Amino acid sequence: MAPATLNPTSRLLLGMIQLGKRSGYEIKQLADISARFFWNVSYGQIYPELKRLEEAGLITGEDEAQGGRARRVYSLTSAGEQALSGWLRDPAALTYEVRDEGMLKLFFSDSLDPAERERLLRTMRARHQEVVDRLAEIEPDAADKGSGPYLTLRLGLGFHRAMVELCDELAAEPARR
Amino acid sequence: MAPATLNPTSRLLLGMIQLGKRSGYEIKQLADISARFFWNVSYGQIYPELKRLEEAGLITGEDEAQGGRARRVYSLTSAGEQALSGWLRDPAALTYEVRDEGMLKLFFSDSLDPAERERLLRTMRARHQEVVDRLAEIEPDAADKGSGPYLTLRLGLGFHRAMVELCDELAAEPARR
DNA sequence: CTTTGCATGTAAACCGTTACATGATTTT
DNA sequence: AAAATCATGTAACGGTTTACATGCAAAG
Repeated sequence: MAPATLNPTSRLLLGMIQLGKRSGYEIKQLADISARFFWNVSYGQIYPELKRLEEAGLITGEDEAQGGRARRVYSLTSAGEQALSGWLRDPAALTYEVRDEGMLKLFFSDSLDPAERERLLRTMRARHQEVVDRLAEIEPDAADKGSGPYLTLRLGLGFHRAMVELCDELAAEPARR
Repeated sequence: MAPATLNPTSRLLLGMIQLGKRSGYEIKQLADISARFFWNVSYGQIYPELKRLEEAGLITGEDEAQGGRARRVYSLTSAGEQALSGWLRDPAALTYEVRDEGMLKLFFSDSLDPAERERLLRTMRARHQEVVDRLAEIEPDAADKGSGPYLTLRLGLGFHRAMVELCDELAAEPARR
């Protein structure tokens, strides 16, 4: 059986499951607090993809209902471990996609007056500051969760702090010709 | 006629056309050199979307064939100008999406050995350095193209330089427990 | 004369969000 | 008793990439 190509979401799923048995719900929670700033997922992808991964033999699910509340937790099969490991070690180019509407507006901002442009820069600044605040909040716990999560947190914090500074810098400069 | 909601791609298209009459091909070139690091587009979106925008009355196209080579350039109608201006001034939350496979791998890198993790950090560093090099190359011309493009270039340069530094910093740190 | 660049377009496949639907348990 | 949280799922829609298809013009 040829190893099914992992789509982007399934890589996140396999990784999250490797971090410990997980339900779709838990994966979503964990992704939202610690990975959302570089990778987003929605339930609409998670549940169908978990099914597909199980059918493909990369994960196995166990029903673990608590009382009348349904709950299904997954763990990696050895094929799943292999698939994850193969992806992690794959030297192929890393995809990198950004869609930043603030930057797009700034790019076209020559038709705005200076005050409107400054407002835009302040909005962008605020958004990055929010991420900084959220990440700074979870930083104390992050060290326990393994160095991978900790490294990404450090990068995220550094990046968004740099953006905050840059926005301040540009907003402070006098209007350019 | 209710103003048709602009989808993400059409906003880029309208903005690019405002910068001067443009063909689909030119828009793609300009986007690739100056906006790709915060917004990507493909021909598969550009040509169909230009048609839709023309049908919606936001742009008008003129055939401007050169010899036997087809070419169609577009300009904004007043409805198009209004739509663009409305979006630029719209205070609604700015969408911001990132999908960074390097960060995702780093997040799950606890199952890699230190050398493999370092290699990953170096790969990420190289990718950001490439963007810095490309942007630094076009910086001299950028000032002429309006302050919008110049501001985004400054932000991009600052951001990717910060990421290069951060990758160096983290790679230099001794392996964490 | 062959490769690179200019120029436009379509179709299929894939990916992803959003809105909807349902119901149990825990907290206030 | 109500609200928040746990928990799973589907359907419709929309957006995007990729691969394909075509042909002219300029440069090497």
